[in-house]
Amino acid sequence: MQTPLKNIFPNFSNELISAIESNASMQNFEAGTILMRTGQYIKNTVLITKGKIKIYREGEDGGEFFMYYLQPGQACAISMICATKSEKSQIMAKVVEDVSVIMIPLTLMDKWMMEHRSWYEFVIETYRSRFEEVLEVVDSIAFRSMDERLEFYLKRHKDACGCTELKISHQEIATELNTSREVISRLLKKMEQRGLVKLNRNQIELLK
Amino acid sequence: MQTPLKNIFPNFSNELISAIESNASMQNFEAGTILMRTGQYIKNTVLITKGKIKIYREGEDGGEFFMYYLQPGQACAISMICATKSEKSQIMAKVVEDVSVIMIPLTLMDKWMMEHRSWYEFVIETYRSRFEEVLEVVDSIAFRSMDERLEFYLKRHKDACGCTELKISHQEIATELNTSREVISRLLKKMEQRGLVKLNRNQIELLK
DNA sequence: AACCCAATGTGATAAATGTTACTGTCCCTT
DNA sequence: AAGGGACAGTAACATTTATCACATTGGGTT
Repeated sequence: MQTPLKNIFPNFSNELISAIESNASMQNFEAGTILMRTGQYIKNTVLITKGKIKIYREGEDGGEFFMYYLQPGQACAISMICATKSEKSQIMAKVVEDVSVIMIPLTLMDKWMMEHRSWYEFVIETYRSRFEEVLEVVDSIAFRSMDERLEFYLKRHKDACGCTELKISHQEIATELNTSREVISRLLKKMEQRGLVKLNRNQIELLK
Repeated sequence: MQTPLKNIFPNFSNELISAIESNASMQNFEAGTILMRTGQYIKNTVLITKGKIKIYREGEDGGEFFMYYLQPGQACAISMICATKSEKSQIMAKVVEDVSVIMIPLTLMDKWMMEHRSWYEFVIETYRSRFEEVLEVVDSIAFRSMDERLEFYLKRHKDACGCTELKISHQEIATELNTSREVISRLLKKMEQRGLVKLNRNQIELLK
C-alpha cells in the first residue's frame, strides 16, 4: 500500500533510504491536526510522504499568516534548521490533507549530513528553496497591495492543489492574509468582473 | 593592522583558519558600493571581517526594502545557499560602512562542509539565524502598522550601530520601508511627542 | 415546508496610508 | 553674501483598507 520512499525522494541514495527505514518512524495525522505550535521545542525533522501541511507565522493577536505549503517529497526547513540546536519553533504547522510523515531524530539529521551526500544536498536544497519562497512572501506584502496579494495567494494554492477549483471560504483567505472577510469578498467580486475567477459557494474557480 | 581571523570568527578551528588564509582572497569595498545585485550569479561566499553591509529585497518598481545587516563575524546566507548551485542572487547587498570581506570560491564552501566541523556549524547557524530574522521581518509587515514597523526599524538600526544616534534621513527610512517620506516624518514627529526620540537634522536620537 | 446557520454581498463610515503641493531651514559652493 | 540643493514640516486631499451593520443566499436538518 505504501509508495516506496525511493519514488517520493528520488534523489536519496539507497544507503540513505535504508538508514531512514531502519531508524525513522512513520506517523499519520488527520486533516486539522496542529503538528507544531509556535514556541514548541523541535525534537524531530519531518519529511512528508503523503498529504499536505500548511505553515503559518502566528501573530501576537492570534493571527495566522500563511507562509507556504509542505508536500510529499519535501521537508520542514524549520525543523531542520532548529533541529541542530533543539531550538523553539518559529512557526505553526497545520495538516490540511491527511498526511504521512517520517520523523527523524535530531541526532541522525546531523549525523547523516556527513555520511550521506544525498541527504546533505537535500537539506541544502530545502533551505534554499524555502528561503526563496519566504523572500517572495516578503515581496508580496512589502511591495504589493491587497488585490495583488490575493492573486498571489490564489496562485500558490492552485499550484499546491494542482487544480483550478479551490474549496476555501472568504473568511479563511482573510485570516491567512491577515485582513478582513469583507475586503476579500469585495476583491474577489472585482476579480470575477475581470473574468479571472468564477465564484461559487465555498469554492473559487480559477479561470486564468 | 589586521585583526586576526580567530578573533572575528572565534568558533573556527585552526585548520579552518589556515584553509581560509591559504585559499580565500580578502577584498575591500567602500561605503556605497553595491556588492551584489538581484539577478546576478553568485560566484563566492562572502565573510565579513570589517564594516557593515545592508541587505535589501528589490521591488519591480525600483523599491529597496531593507531586510537585515551583515556585520563582522557574519556571512551572507544567500551567498551560501545559492553557492552550491551557482544560483542567481535574490537580494541586493550595499556597503554602508567600508568593509573588508573574505571571498570563498563555491567549490571550497561545499568541500569544507565535510572537512571542517566548525565550518559546517557556522553555515547551519548562519542559515538558522537569517531565517529567523526574515521571519521577524515578515511579522512586522504582515501584522503591524507603519508606526510599529518604524519602531522596529529604528531598533534594528540601533542594535546594528551600537549607538543611539542614527544618521539617516527620513527619505532613506521611507525608501527602506517602502513608504513615503511624509509618512515617516509624521510618525517620527509623533514619536518625538511621545518622548521616544529626539529629532535633529540628518540625525535621530533614540531615547528609549 | 419551516428553520437554522454558515457563507456571502453590500453600503456607510472610520482610520491609515499615499500623494500633491508648497514652505522653511540648513549647509555647501561659488 | 548669494544661490542652489538636500532635508524636513505640514496642510489638503485621494486612495486603500478596516470596521460596523445588516441583508441575502443556499444547503442541510428536523
